[in-house]
Amino acid sequence: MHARAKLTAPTREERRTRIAERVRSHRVQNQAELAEWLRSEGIEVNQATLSRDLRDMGVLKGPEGYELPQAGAAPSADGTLALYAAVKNWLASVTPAENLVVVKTPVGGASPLAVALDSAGHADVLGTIAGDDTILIVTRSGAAARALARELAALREPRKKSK
Amino acid sequence: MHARAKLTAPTREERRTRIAERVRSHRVQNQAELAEWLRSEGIEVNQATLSRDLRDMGVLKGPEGYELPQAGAAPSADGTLALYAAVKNWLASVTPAENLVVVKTPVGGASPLAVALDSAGHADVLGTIAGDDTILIVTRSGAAARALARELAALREPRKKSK
DNA sequence: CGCGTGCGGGCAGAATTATGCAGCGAAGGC
DNA sequence: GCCTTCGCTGCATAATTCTGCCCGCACGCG
Repeated sequence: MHARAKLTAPTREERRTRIAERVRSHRVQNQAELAEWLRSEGIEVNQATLSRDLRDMGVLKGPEGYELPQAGAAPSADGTLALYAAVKNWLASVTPAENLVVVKTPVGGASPLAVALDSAGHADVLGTIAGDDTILIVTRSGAAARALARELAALREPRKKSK
Repeated sequence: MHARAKLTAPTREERRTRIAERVRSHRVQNQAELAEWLRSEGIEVNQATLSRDLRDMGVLKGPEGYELPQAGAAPSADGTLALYAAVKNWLASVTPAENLVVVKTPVGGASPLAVALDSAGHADVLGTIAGDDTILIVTRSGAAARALARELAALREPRKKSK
């Protein structure tokens, strides 16, 4: 839980965000095709990395090509891992307020973290809204908001837990 | 093209039905695994055939293994109600929370849907805030939020109850 | 009947995706 | 500071999936 980069050029989460956008709006048949597009966007990655990105993002592949998982359909599993990574990478502070949780991140980190937050499919998280450096998480109740805030803060703590 | 699919006896459709059942209830990681199970069920097929079956069935593959397609790839849109079209195209889920309604959409779908929601001029909708994949609709009351949520959900599924 | 057409499915090789391993740079501990 | 730990990514290669080609069966026709 140390590690992570700051802005080593195109960051991982940034890259994944791009991938998500691309997959959502275009028909992507394979990783080579995706790699080619990313390259034209100034992001160079090899197929191995894409394979890992796609797996971590929980992206599905069907006859039509890649497909993003239904928002709110496929909970946890790998989404949890992605969230863990995103929290470590971007979370600056987290504060509960009524049934909301205000999360601060470095500028530019809000979107990627929000995506991970959504992917995690946490039951108490009804939805998120990301700005440039702030995320507003809407939960079912004030109690849920406080619990989630503690949870996220804990996730950032260096503590080896089996997973 | 006259001869229509005959029935090569106890196969194809039945095999595919079995495959669907298996995929729905078990975690199937690859085709070899599926072939092995089918064999134990008395159905012998090679991997190539499974590849074709899965493709034709529209089965998706993700980090968790194979997955049946969600019954809901509404293609159409219609020119009458912009909101109806927007909902069909972008709405992923909708949940009321206090006097708010949290609407989830695929990444990038929030804005267009929010615009449609505003245009609809619903009396209970005080305003909307759209992020990348979430819209926060503010309503006058919790009751109004719940009613709106039901309304939107219904709009998405006029009458379908599949899977 | 013998022939042409179409579908399903096997085989083997091509194409695509997944993964073990190693190197690099960053963050902490001392 | 110097060393250790840890995450991220490329490379090479294994694993998995897709496809072209071909055969065999059933059917409808001449």
